[in-house]
Amino acid sequence: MSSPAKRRKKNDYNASNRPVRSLDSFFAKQKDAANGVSKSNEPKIPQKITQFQDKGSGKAHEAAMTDEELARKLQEEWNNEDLDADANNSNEASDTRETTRANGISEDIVEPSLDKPELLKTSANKNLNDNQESTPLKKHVLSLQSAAAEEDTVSANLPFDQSPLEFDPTKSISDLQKQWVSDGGNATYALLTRCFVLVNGTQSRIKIVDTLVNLLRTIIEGDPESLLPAVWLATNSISPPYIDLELGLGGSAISKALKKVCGLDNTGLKTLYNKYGDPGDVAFEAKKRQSFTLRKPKPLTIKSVFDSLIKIANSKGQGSQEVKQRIVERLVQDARGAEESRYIVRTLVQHLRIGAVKTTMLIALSRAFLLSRPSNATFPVQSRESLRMLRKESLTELYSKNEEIVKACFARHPNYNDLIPILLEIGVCDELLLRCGLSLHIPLRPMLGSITRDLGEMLTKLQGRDFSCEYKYDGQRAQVHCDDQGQVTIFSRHLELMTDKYPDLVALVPNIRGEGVSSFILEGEVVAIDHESGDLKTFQTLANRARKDVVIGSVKVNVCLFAFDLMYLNGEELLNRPFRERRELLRSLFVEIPNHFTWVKNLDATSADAEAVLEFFKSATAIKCEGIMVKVLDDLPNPDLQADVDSADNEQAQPPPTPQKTVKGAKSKRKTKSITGNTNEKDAPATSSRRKALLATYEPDKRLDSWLKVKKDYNTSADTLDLIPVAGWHGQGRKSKWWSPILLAVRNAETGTLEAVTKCMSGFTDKFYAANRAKYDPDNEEESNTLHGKPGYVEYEGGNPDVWFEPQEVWECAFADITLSPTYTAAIGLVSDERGLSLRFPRFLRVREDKGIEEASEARFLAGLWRKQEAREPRREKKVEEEDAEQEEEY
DNA sequence: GTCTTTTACCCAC
DNA sequence: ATCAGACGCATTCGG
DNA sequence: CCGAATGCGTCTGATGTGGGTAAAAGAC
Repeated sequence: MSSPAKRRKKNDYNASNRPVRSLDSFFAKQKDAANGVSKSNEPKIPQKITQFQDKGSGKAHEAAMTDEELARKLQEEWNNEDLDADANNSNEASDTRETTRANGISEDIVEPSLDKPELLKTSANKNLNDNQESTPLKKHVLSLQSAAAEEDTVSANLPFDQSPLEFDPTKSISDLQKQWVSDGGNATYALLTRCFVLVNGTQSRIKIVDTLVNLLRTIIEGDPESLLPAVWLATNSISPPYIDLELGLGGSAISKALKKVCGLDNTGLKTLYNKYGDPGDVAFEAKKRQSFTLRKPKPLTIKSVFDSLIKIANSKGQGSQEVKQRIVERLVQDARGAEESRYIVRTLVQHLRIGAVKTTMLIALSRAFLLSRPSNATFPVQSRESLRMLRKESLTELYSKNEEIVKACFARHPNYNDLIPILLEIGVCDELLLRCGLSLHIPLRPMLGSITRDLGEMLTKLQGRDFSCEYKYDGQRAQVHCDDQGQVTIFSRHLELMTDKYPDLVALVPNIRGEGVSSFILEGEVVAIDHESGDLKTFQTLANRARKDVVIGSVKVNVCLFAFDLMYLNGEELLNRPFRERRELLRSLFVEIPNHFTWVKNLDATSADAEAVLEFFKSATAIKCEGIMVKVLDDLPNPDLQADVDSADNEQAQPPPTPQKTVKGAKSKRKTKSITGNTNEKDAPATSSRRKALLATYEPDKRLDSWLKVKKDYNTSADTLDLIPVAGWHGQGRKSKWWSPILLAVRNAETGTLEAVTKCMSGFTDKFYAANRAKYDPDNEEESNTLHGKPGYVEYEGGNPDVWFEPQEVWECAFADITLSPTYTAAIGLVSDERGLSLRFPRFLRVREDKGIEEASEARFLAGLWRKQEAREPRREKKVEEEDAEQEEEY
């Protein structure tokens, strides 16, 4: 065994901005089974008896338990029940609980419009009555059987997965409440589930929003206290990222729970997971096949599920895994019906996959509060009818105004804990921005730059405006808050709290305040640096810093903060000031501390300065920056006046001054076409006349063309590698029908082997995936192009791919950097004896039809690229050392 | 029991 | 970080 | 003049690399 395979993932943000975690560990135990190591009598008897209608997937032996075993099992279960009751601080007696809950069940699950609610209800009640007098064990058995019977009936007659009820828009909210909020007054998890099902079943964004609005309205009017947990659950986040509340739960806990609760064995689990690529779907299938269960499910409410998550997040220390496991299993058991199981599991892995996350939720919130308010609130709401009366334009305008308010609040104060209570109190109004806006020590969501292929595209996007170019250092983005007391808080790009990671910066930051500066929020890039020489270090070096319990004395990787923006100063928001002004304040009121704090290197230019910009870009890459950021400096003086002037000139700034595009209804028929004929540039279409004006303001949480990210590897002229696909894995989620990711290798001419260099999942079209899956098809007897097991000539120890390809084609791939790898062996021995090389940000470009595998890139070539990359002198970025013959950028 | 190794999570890009 | 797909909207095109 | 086609912006989801860290599992 050599290098342990590492796994992780990250995604850009979802609602919480918390990237989605990898589920590779879903199969942690799989390997054991495959190797025959499985501790065969470990999982065994699930806590409930299961039967599978499907042959193959289930385990017959479990259904064949003897009565004795069953009794023992049940006793065990019974004991567990007590334990759990204690653990839950529940003082209800179990049987009482079950009684009340049972009523809840039929209420929740039965829809008025469905056929046999009454019948079900009575049958449930009858069973409960039967339970009344019995010995504990017997009573338990009976109750279990009753639950089983009920579940059986339910899944036979009222499956969640078939024709879930619509949120009928003609129904009043109070009708919906009756349907969805149980007698106890708490919104049920079934309500959420139903909403997820509806949302998941549509591709229409409009319908998704409508469904969410109905959900939110129901909760707002029926059970406002559940609104916050509901929003948390629906957006996969139990807290804002900067509050340390992690589930610490991944695929492995889920797969264990599924095995135990649903009686799946490794094979069944693996089969299902390979097929669906989503643990929730596995749970769904497993539950669907289960004809009955012994354990009485305890109906889930939004709050109870949320409380369970909190409990999971809060359990730490030795034995915590087991505690978490128990809660997870309990939740999975308590899920009634297949759909609820699916979404409970997806909730647990914090990956709902319903096509609605942050933005959609914010939109839905803004609309829900237009129509609904909690009973104790007094803000005005409108009726559906009054909205229907509105002209289309006015409605759009009303919607978009409210959306903008809510989005703006969340961008400045991304914390549902604060936003939701205020919304419940005052609804969506201008005051919301005051009550829930930018504050010190609360991060705002960063403004982002849109990626830009090359300088030509850059100039086009800039529409002729004056701009500033800045080095894009390869480090970590940091948002630094400092109050007048000198207390400092540092946030990462994804708003994680980084204060503890950078005690050196915390000590430094109060000292960068110049005359008259007390409190501020600024943004910059933290880069590893040699404090003596000022040489910039690589990103990999920075990543080596410890993260927790860092004390200043023990810091081994020194850093420098390169500031580039200022959003808040002495109690005043600067977001609406143009960039030139913010930058001026940043540069004049703060003091440089060489090699500790400074500003990003910059060059101001106009579209006439293409050459200087190119030089600047080159100088940036020469000191190992990723490229440059380009930012619009000024707002348009008076956008309205410009309107008529420049539609003739594509390069010119554009008219629409109003951020709300909706206002355009009036006369904006404008001179759409005009003289576009004169344009010879392909990328300046006639449509440019309706482009939005570039903003020089700081627009939190937006990715606009007023900030452009130009990186060296975006360009087609960057180095690429011609790699050979050698293996693949079953994809997850929407890619579950294909191989993804795919393992790529370089050729080693000396040894004749293929050395794995990276996995790749980006850059493939769905069409390509489909063709690829058909080409490498292990089930195709005649022409499968796959191998049984790893061929000896492939070097890869990082895991067990689901399929090995017969090497036969060459793919051209792009990447940002070459990294020294702990897992991959490509070019090992050529640059390092212990480590091979791999790629940062690999992506597929195209098939090299013209190349055979014997023409694929060689390990030696890769090593050569690595040396070239390392050869770029890390130079001081100011006070250039004199030896620079190579380039000369700014003065 | 204590120390070391491995795993599975978290986070940066 | 990366990229592709899907939707919605506005404008343009085809008949 | 209206429906279909097209272009653009926005949102969503699937998963790449390296490395740190807490807790579990293994070694003695």
